[in-house]
Amino acid sequence: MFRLKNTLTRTKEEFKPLEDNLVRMYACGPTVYDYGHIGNFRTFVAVDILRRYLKYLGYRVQHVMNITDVEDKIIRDMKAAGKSLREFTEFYTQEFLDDLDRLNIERPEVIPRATEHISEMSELVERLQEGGKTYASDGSVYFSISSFPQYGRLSGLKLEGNLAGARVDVDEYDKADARDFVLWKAPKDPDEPSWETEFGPGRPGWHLECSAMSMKYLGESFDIHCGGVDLIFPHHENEIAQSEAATGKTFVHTWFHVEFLQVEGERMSKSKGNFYTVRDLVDKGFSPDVIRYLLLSAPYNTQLNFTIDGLRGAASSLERLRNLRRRLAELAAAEGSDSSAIVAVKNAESGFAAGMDDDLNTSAALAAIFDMVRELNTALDEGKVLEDDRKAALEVFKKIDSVLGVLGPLEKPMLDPEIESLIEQRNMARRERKFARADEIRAELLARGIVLEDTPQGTKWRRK
RNA sequence: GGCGGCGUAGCCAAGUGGUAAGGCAGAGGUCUGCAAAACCUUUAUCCGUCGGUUCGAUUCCGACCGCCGCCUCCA
Repeated sequence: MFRLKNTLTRTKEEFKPLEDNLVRMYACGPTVYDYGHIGNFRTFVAVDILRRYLKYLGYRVQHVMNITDVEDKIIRDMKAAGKSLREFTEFYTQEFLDDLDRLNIERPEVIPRATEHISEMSELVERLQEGGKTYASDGSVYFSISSFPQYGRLSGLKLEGNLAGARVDVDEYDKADARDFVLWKAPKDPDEPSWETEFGPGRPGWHLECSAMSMKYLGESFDIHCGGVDLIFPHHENEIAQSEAATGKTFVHTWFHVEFLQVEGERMSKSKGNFYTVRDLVDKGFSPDVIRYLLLSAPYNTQLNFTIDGLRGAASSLERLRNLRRRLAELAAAEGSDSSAIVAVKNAESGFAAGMDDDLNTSAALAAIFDMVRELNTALDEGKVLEDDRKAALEVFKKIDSVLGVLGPLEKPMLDPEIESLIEQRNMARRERKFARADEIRAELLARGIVLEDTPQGTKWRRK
């Protein structure tokens, strides 16, 4: 039984899709005005784990993630860059999608852009207008919180007294109530990107696009809405208000929020110099697999401390998993099965699922896998892994990696005549007990990133 | 000020009302010509501090200390 924490109820609930076997989920995507950073990708990796585990469980998944390609910071930076909106956002959109690919994050089924859904958004505003949930001021359209009594349920914030206080209205727009939020923004400058609508020229407020696009692609009620914890308020609170005020239906069943990460024990920020993009880390020599492993190694709902040491550790952990997988793949096993091996494999599979079933507890799931790693390595040392065990173990690796997505394809035994020849020379030297020469060859290969292992089955090599 | 979360070995971290998973790093060992890989042993008499409830608490309650987040754009 898959249990998932729902921010709305603050409890782990048994997950059941609204519609038989289909899970409809939405994830708040990036605002494309800069490269994504490692904190962003923690969220997207977590959402990816969720979607992959749903598929592991046999559900069909319809997953939508928006691209916010019109917004205040975008306008600010595109002007500074002297580029058109489209030109500016297309660049960072592409970079974002590339990072997704590098981190082996599956592409959502639909990746809609805000600027391509202006009509859906204006229709939603009209619907709210007809219901008397809005008011206009200075050419902008606002949502009236007083028309939605349930406001604040998701975040648990009591806004009545609070927001009326000091920190109100950073916005230059006039609002009737400090808690109200803008649906449609009138242009401040004539050269701002703007679209014509029934209620005048302007651009969408931030919250509007997610409501309009999620409902377009997933329906007025859907299963899971994902995002970072910082989006709980006000973004998701406002999405609920405008969506439910328009439809009268429950907008989302389960709200899934991913915790922030820290970097080297501190909040990540550009001023602290601990602000990493994926490309930064790749430049430091860490592969995207390793980054992904570290990001998913702690449960999504805890504040993970992301460190460079942690990346090194993640690299070692990952190598250990791959070593076992390769060892199994290369094994020429006798027919049959050995009980200790097969029990280890079965326990890993059930332990993995048990961990994941418990609100995607990846730490517990990984622990189950590492138990198997130890047991199978021992069994291999003792020659107790037979053909059926070998196949079952490789199958389990494949299954868990369909969720974790860190192991990559099984590397084929590589053939390289030059390396083979050097290994043969080294083995000849070893037979003649000319170890100095043998070690020289080994060091030479290591310098080229080739690691040698002398095993009872002969000398094996792999790339480091 | 309001609300929420966290504090477990050198590091990352799971977890439970009955006495501490897993990973990384370190040390010792087995194997090896030496390595590598792998395995074994070892590293928290104790889970921020102080009280309380309980036969028993790291796990529940309270206070305190420290850290983080939200309350404003933010993954």
